[in-house]
Amino acid sequence: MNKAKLKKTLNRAEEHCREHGTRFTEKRKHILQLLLQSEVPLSAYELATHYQSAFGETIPAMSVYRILDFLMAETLVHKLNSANKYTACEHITCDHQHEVPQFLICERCQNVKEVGIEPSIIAALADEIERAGYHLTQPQIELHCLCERCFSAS
Amino acid sequence: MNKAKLKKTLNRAEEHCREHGTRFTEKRKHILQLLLQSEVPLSAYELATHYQSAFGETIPAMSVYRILDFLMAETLVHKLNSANKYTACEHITCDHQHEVPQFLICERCQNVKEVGIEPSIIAALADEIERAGYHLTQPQIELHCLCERCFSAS
DNA sequence: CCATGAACGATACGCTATATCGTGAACTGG
DNA sequence: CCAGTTCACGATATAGCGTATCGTTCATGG
Repeated sequence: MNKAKLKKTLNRAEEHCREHGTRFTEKRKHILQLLLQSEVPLSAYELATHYQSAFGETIPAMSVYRILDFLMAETLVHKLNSANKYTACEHITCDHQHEVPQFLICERCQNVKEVGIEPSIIAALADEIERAGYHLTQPQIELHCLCERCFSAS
Repeated sequence: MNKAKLKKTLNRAEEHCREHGTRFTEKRKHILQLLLQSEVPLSAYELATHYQSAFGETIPAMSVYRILDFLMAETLVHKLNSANKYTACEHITCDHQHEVPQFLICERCQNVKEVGIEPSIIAALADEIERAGYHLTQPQIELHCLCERCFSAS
């Protein structure tokens, strides 16, 4: 992510927090920035290490977890359950309402793409689930794929 | 799972391994049995504990992991990535080819239902993924739901 | 300016998983 | 039937992920 886009996104995140009456502290900003700048999702401990490199001060893993919890509650960050890693929401600067988050995770390079799933497909899926006697609560889908580049290279 | 069904399933699993030229050892059989008898998915360490209770002998966690790897390779067991737990395949005694495994996980009671997803939905999903420039490799989907009972109770 | 609550630091601990080396049992070819 | 190889399993160490708890600091509003 280039510098201009980064700044714009961070500003949007700050605005988002102000609207929600929550604090977008320096540390929270830094963690979000690291995730925005990373090509791949990062674990909490990786973030702590990167934090040290990027900002010259150490941060306890505990704090990282707390900050991630905060950022997730604000839907600025998503957790990839299948990898135990975290990724910045790709729709921070979008105005539209958040759809069902669906993640395409490249098995080789770990690159992640967050896509909006076609509502009709979700509806069909929900229908199948209802017929199985279940009720969808957190419709986050994580799919393991190969990205175009890794697919071509193989 | 009742006793007759359990026995039938274990026999089918043994047959499956014989056909594949792999060994269905006593320990592997025991681990599979524990998963078949459990209402909820179990972690490797939980399996080690249950093993002790059920069969009166201890088993190292390492062995459990190796056995789980084996059972997964034989598609007798699936791993739920979002929970880091393991569950017996519900289609061991089915004759039909395995479809895309899709799991409905009850958030409250942890009960898991393995359903076969409608091929047309999968196709539509795959199509969306292709358009995003990705190529699906392991189309396992885990969805967090409430089962009928927990839904009614809330 | 002080009281309150939120954010953060520090420490400890538990669970999940892999790496590595060694041992013993089971299959296989002669 | 025996020797050699492969496979299953044991034992130990270690890394990574995450939560619990308690104490301290800091921002904010009355």
